[in-house]
Amino acid sequence: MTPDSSSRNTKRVTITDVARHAGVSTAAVSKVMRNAYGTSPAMQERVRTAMAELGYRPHAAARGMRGRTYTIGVLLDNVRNAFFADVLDGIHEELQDSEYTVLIGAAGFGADEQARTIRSLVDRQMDGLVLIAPGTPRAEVLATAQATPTVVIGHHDASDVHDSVVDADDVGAGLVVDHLVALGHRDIALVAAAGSRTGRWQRTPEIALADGYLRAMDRHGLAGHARVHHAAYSDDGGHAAGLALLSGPDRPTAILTGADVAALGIYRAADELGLSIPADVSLVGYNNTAIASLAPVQLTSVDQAGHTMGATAARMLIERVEGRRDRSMQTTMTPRLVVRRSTGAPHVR
Amino acid sequence: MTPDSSSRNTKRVTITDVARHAGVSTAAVSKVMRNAYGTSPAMQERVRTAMAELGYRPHAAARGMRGRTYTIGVLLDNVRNAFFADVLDGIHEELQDSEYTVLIGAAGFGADEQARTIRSLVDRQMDGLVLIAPGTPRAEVLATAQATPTVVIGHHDASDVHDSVVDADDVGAGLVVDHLVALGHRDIALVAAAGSRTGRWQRTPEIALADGYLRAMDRHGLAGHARVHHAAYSDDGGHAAGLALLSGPDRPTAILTGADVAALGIYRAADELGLSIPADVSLVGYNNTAIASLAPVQLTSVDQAGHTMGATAARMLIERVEGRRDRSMQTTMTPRLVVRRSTGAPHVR
DNA sequence: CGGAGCGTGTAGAACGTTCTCCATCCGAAC
DNA sequence: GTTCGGATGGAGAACGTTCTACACGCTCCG
Repeated sequence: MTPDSSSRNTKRVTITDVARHAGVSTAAVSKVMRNAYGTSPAMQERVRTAMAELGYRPHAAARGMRGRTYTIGVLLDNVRNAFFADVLDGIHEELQDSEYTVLIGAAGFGADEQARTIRSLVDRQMDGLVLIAPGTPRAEVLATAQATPTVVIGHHDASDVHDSVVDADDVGAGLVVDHLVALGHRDIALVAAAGSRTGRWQRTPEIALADGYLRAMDRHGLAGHARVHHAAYSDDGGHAAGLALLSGPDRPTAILTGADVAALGIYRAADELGLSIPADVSLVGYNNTAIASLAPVQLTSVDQAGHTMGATAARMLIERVEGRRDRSMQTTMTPRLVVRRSTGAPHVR
Repeated sequence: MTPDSSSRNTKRVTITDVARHAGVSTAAVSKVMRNAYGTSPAMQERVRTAMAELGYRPHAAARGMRGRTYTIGVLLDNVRNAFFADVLDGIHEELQDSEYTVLIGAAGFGADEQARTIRSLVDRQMDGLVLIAPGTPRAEVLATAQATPTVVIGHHDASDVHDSVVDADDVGAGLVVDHLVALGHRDIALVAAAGSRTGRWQRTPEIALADGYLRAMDRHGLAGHARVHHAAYSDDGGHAAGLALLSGPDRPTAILTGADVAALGIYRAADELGLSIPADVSLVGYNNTAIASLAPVQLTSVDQAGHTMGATAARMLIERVEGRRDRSMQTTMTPRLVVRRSTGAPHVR
């Protein structure tokens, strides 16, 4: 009797209502919406005003049953990595004036969790997917891409079934090593993600990075000084790596990391050990996120143009979704070194 | 003729396939899935194995046409605010083992954009919505909540149509003022968001914060020293506010802000003006995000328990979605002050 | 022995779109 | 004045679920 929660029954305006109001068939309304062939300007006009007058909004689920949902799904592992925010901004900007909506699935670092999230996105009939450095096995991503247009950001492994947008991580690592060597460093360590070999990805960002690092060290005749330490790209991951590297007897004079977040964890570790940056240790991040430029931080980092990567990925994806391109493509961005106050000449011991 | 993109036709396993495989009707399968009344254990068993054998996954769009989509939509203005990440973590954790999926709509700061995003979420048949400090007019939120279960985080305005989770921002402001006064400060400024009065929200977080600040200043007999400066909760917003406040002749000895992000902007401004923190100016953030505790930052901040807020919101929302509660409720969390190195006794000039 | 009542399962109509035909109209060409 | 063909609009069948209504068989009770 009371007007309780059963009052959640505000009937939606449907295509049928619009059709009736405009005095045409539902098929006609549908055609106008999708601006398909076979509609006169006069009818379009009538239908459009009817839609406006009734405040019609298409029902995405119903659309999903037959056609598109006009929704793009983005998978990322964690929201805290500011680099992803840059990528997202790029995606949003590109899709701003289109009729597509972006929905984000934040999955965490676990491969299972990520796989579940990808499946969720597919089940919800996303028209296209952007996967940012997915941790799921490659086979699974390929299977998904088979059914839904997909752009993979980060992994260098190309495929004829999905598009890719990557940063030339190996080049980036080279830039950093060159910079540090020029400052006089020889003992340069790399802290990078472990990179799940199990997933059968041959060239994840961290593998490319390590590769570039090792090649650069070699080029400078410092192959003997090279060492790679694995850590998760998070504050805690960096902290643990920092403690391990900096508390040993042969501590490096410079550390290069694969992510700014991790660099900040190392910063914290250094602080706890009474070491100051860059006096005792030089530190270089990757991604050039907003935190890197923050006043108290001033982290030397490698800029990856996350914004552009996101925008590019979105553009590529829409081309595929709308069937304007039928073969896969890869885009590689060139990184740039941004020198700030966290690097300097090594202390003479 | 070539196996091109038309090979995107991997037929989905549908409920009909499962039904046939198990030798029952589709209605039966549907019942088992929703574990509705009227299914024998024997049949459940058969259906479940059939689903497993065929690798069946329900089609969310189809579900959305009649029943639920098992999807929760979260609206936030920007991904960069680490406080939101905490909230998201809480939501995720709470929903971890349920069959609900969380999808995030990142809308930006504009009211229009946010309204559009909310509509997108509704059109995609989300079962429930979590709106984090929405900038859309209150009326619009109420209308949405009328049709879809909704939890609003942040705004103190209660409503009988949606649930709320808030932080006692006024209390938090009081804690900070008390702390600063105890250190010897008298000239304490507040930097907070403008708070769109147009939206008809009576008590946004920033209004509550300003309120608590003014009352606390008054309590200490410092009403004459109180001043509120408006700024967007972003790095740039804080930077601008910082420059304005700190370059004037009567610069405050302490600044309290409504968000850590903004505090970091002020930090940058101070740095540019050659002022050091806390020697020249004490600085206090709000949210106690991960950045606040970062080694080079060490920002005194107010902890808002974002994680708990998120988890609580999710729990409340699911109760509503599943119809286990039919009246609205509000939850208020008590903030806690976390003192770090960005506050100290004022310099005697 | 004739229901009533319960437990179990099914038929089939929604739900709001898209999209493939098909019907009609109109003008031009023969 | 017939035929052809293009342009325009509509009928109606999908799409994969949910859920109401009902059918069937059993047991229990009077």
